[in-house]
Amino acid sequence: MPGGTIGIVTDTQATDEGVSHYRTPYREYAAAIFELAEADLPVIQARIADWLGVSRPSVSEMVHRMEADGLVTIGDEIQLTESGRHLAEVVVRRHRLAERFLTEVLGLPWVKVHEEAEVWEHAISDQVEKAMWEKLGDPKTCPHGNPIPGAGYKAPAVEPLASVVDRVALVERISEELELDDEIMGFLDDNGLHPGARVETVARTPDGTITVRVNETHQVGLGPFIAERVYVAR
Amino acid sequence: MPGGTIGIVTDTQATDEGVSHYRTPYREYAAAIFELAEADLPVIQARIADWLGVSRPSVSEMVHRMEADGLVTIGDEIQLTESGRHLAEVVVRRHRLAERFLTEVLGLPWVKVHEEAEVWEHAISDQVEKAMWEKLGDPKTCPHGNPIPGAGYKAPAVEPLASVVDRVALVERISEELELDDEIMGFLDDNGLHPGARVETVARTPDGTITVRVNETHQVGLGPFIAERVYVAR
DNA sequence: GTGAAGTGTTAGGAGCGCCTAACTGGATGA
DNA sequence: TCATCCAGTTAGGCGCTCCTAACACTTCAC
Repeated sequence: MPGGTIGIVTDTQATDEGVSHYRTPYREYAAAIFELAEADLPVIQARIADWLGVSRPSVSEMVHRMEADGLVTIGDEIQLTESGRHLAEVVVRRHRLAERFLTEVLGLPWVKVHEEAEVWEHAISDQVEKAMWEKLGDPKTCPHGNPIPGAGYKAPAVEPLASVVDRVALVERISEELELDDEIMGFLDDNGLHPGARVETVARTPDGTITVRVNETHQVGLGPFIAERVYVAR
Repeated sequence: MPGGTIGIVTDTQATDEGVSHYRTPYREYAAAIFELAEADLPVIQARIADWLGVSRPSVSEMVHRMEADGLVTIGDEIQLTESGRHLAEVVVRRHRLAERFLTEVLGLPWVKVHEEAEVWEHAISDQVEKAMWEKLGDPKTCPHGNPIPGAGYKAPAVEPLASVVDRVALVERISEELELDDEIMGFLDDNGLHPGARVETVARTPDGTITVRVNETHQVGLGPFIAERVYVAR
């Protein structure tokens, strides 16, 4: 009597913004496309497959279904339509809002919240989003420094730490691509490399490894993979 | 790269207590069986089907799969095994904890949180559960008065409001079966019928309808369906 | 005792999201 | 030029959860 339909997926997301009827995988794909574009990576099927960890045929099938449903257009690159973009922004907004909520209200470490937010982004309803928004007092970015869509935050121009030369710079954001790697995030945390940290490059080797001085306290080496994915204000 | 497998269902629940590998439907069925028993209803397939809003063949198939996986035994009644009970308690605990969190921390109305919690119960991880527990300061019941499994709350003996005669009684809890009905919950809220309210039966008709005086302020009639599902301390 | 109601099962099937294997076709580079 | 690599597609298939239709069995009421 209390239940209603179980529904493998539909029940998994709460009602919201005329967006509730989209199944979880659609939401994940939309968010992936949004984030690839945001990260300035080519928005092609192969990249989506990598990003989501699924096979290329799965992506092919899914983006064609999404095209039929008016969420994307398929050309040289995959592009979100207006409704696709709306869906993606809802999902990404709730993801980043959840991250902030989890750190600020529930006290979870900022390096761990990404994984939790992967689930929360689908569990948050309109009502809950509104309540979180109020509780947090209009947050502008997630704990990794990525702007919350719809918060009206104008992110400063940034460049990867890898290309900074001879100046002190402020860490603006940590790329989404690093967030899921516990070891990397632990390393960044241990070394004070979070948004707001002051960094200065003090050395670089030919293979792209750099040594940075953090918060005027200590020096640490960063490989190119990380150095390319930590952004500082230009 | 950041994603990992999407997974229709598995990703939908966070890692936790050696229980994360159970799919959402298993969790729903386990919780349903737990709640039926708690509500003193016969734990048979037909009741599970009603409770969850699915067909009887679906229930038959599923409980046999759960039996094969060691979660239940099938006899005259369906019974949870030890691991089935553990799973059910985790889910129900998180559901009720979420309800309390949603009302106390996020300020949602108590009559609305049940539906949200249906989703949250699958989104809450070990870590988050622990954090909520601390934030709430060891809550004992959900906002509807149902005990949170594992909180060590010894619920007082109760009886349905329907059978109270000639005395003032304190509302202890609102049955799960009423929680999903917005109209009924709105009605209860409007009339001050929440846990802790003082009620006295002032009249009853042969068809089971009763009239109660609430908090010494006003009188209101309750049909048998509701009167049987609002419990007061005996 | 017989019909009605309720319970559980079997059979067959649908939708969804995923997979591998095998292909086509374009771009790159020796 | 030809091989190699990468991207995308097609074909076929799997697992999960749900469904309806039909049937068997029990219980209950009259």
